Amino acid sequence: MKNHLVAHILNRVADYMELAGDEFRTKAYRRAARTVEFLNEDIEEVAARGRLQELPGIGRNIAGKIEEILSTGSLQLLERLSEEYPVDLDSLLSVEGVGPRTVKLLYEELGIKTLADLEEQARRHRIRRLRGMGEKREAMILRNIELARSRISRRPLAYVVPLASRIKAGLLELEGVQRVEVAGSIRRGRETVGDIDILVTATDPEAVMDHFTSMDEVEEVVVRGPRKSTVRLREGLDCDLRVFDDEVFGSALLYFTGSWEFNVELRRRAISSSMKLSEYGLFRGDERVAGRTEAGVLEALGLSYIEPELRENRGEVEAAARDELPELVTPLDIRGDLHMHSLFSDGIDSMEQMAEYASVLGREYIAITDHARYIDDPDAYFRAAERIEEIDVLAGVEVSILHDGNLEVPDGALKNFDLVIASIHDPGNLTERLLAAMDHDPVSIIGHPTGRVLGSPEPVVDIERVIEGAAEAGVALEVNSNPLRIDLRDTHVKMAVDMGCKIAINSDAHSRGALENISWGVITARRGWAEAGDVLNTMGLRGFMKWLRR
DNA sequence: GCCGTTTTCGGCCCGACTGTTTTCAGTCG
Repeated sequence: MKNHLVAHILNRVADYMELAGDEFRTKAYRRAARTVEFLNEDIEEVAARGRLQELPGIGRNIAGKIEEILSTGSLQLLERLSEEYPVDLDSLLSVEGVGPRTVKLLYEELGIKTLADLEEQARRHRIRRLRGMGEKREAMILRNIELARSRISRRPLAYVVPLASRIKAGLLELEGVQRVEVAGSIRRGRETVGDIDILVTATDPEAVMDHFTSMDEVEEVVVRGPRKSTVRLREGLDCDLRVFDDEVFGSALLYFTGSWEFNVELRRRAISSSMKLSEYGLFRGDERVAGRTEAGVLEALGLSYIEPELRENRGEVEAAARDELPELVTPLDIRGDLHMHSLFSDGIDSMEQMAEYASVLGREYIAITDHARYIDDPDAYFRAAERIEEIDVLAGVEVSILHDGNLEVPDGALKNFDLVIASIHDPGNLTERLLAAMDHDPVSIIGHPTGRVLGSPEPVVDIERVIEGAAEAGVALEVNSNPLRIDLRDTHVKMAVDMGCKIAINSDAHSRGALENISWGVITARRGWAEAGDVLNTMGLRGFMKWLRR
């Protein structure tokens, strides 16, 4: 599967086009790159069928480029461009305030190719002499080089949400503040977050800005205007705040929730019906036809309401136009939690404590699934599960998949457990091992299927084959809700849903508190277009037991 | 470079803020 390579090369071409100032070719290549990146099939197969030009944003020219990449592994155009501008684009562009036009200027005037070159020339005060530059920009570049070097780019959603909520709560306490909403990728539920976007309506914007720029959490004020400010937080990420009037809050929220590509698509739609969409509303001529609510704006564009988690321009706008959006699974649909650990293995709470808190969270039943190798006295394990009264408890097990595709415990012994989750806990040959595990009769769920951990290199798995195999074997794939796993991820959930493969949204909790993590899995499933019917643990216990025994 | 029931040519999302300008380009979201 070369989709990633193709997308990477097309994106790189776009970088150079942007540097050269060719705004529209830049857009064309970016769009094509995106199409390939999010394509739910192998680009090589599409090419083999001669169907490249049917993909959105790919015409005769780029189709040819893609074929060249597929057959040679590289692209002559890109080699030419990178010889023309032999600069370390990634590093230079990562400096806040330095864009492609500045990179071009820096290279042509001062021969700057790397971050180190940039730093040296800035220290020698050569930057300030360039056209359009000055002392302030030079100083800013110097400051932001440091930042670019130390910058952790994106953080797990679960780490950022509490911080955003704290800021929101502080704003809500201010007098004259009417509404506060966290927008951006947090509201869309993306697995990682780059910055925090907050929208406010208030009678006194100035007072809001005063508070915002002087909060305890603020390290530095980056930008401060009357209606828009940006601060750098002590935690190392930026937070944007915008103030709007109440009557345009819907269009503003829509706009600042994004994604960028989603917004472009909406504006395109507005234009095609002779309207104009901005954060200040949907206009026909000078008349504002909508803006107070998101639903109102979408309706005026001929679209049904699109949940924030879906707003990625991956087909949801077209589906909304046809009124064919899925009815997404919600946290309230979750009735059981099928993957958690207790003191019997590496959990830190007892079965009773886990059960008790699960019950507090409203679960109707749970499966305790301690690691097989820890359970040396199965009878004691079963008895402990049976003793619990306040909630139905299944005595399950999580069993590791070995390198030869066998399980660490013989099938015969697994048959005694109510539920068997098979998972991989060490690298190597993942696809074949997963497919082999599904053939073992007692296995009902594959746990954290790709084994990825956010921030570490992505393991190599042929996810399409895995999902296909699971659908065929009648085995469910887990959406592991551990905020550092989120595995399956959103696009994989979509693939599973499309292929009729059941998913199970589980906490994989190793402590009581971690049972709450299931909400991150629900968000991920929603981003994957999952309805309640696609999710195993939205069934009641009797329905679930029936599914197990089928 | 792509795309089309308003176009096969002429469009391509739009606004806030900053710094360096003396009317605007660049960057960001």
